[in-house]
Amino acid sequence: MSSESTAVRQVRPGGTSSESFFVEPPAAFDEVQDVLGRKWHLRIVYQLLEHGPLGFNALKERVVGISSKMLSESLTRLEDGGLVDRELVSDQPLRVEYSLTDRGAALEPVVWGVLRWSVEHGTTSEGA
Amino acid sequence: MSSESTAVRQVRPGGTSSESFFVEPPAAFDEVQDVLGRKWHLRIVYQLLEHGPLGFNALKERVVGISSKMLSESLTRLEDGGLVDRELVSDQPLRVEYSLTDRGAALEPVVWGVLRWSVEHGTTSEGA
DNA sequence: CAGCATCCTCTTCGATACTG
DNA sequence: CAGTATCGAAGAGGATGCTG
Repeated sequence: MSSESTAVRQVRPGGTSSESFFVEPPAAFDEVQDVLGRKWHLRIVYQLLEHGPLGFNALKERVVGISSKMLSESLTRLEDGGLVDRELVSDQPLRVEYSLTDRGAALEPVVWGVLRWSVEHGTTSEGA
Repeated sequence: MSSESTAVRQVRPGGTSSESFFVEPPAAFDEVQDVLGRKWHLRIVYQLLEHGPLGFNALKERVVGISSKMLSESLTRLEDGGLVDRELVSDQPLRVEYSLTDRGAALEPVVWGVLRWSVEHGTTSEGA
């Protein structure tokens, strides 16, 4: 516990500004919320982590329940946030591939953490 | 990469149901969204992780910018979600303490992951 | 195949003021 | 100290239909 907490602290270089950072790191939570706070974002990132680059409809099939509108909207937002990269593969027929940027792929530990937490402390199938 | 991914997979016991789990783990993301999706939740959890049990106003001071209403509302929600525990310390004067449950404290790795990600891949002060 | 436009509803959040 | 009540603005997300 405390060892990992230390690890986080060590990330922050310098000395003077580190105090205020640990008292309140507003930017951190603001940024993550914009990424992980949206309903579909984490699921999309998860699929891209698991399967690598995917086309629009391939993604749509894997992210169960999502509509075209929400997928499009989410991808645009993820692109703007620099988490997802969009590449035009071919014009005829139209084919596109979405993949994670470095910034997006760096969310891997967070996604794992979320999955672990859900499995170990989730309410669903907890009694099963 | 693949080693840690494997670690996540190993968490899931049994064999038959594990396949569908990795194709789409909907419950996992649904549950976390209630924590990551709300503006103040993660900040509150963070403060409780860092400082342990805190009273209402102590929490209010540490979570910069939050109003009484939002703090109250967030705490109620976190309580309902089984992440935070509320304990009445004294009646006169009225004093309460909020702390993390096991389920809430188990979010520690996720919070660290988020902070690390923000520090290493955040947009704020990235060029600094 | 890969989207965008429109409409609509429900929720979230902030500001302000008041209570036991 | 530890909250609740009320109001209003903004945004998220779903349904449906259309486009290049």
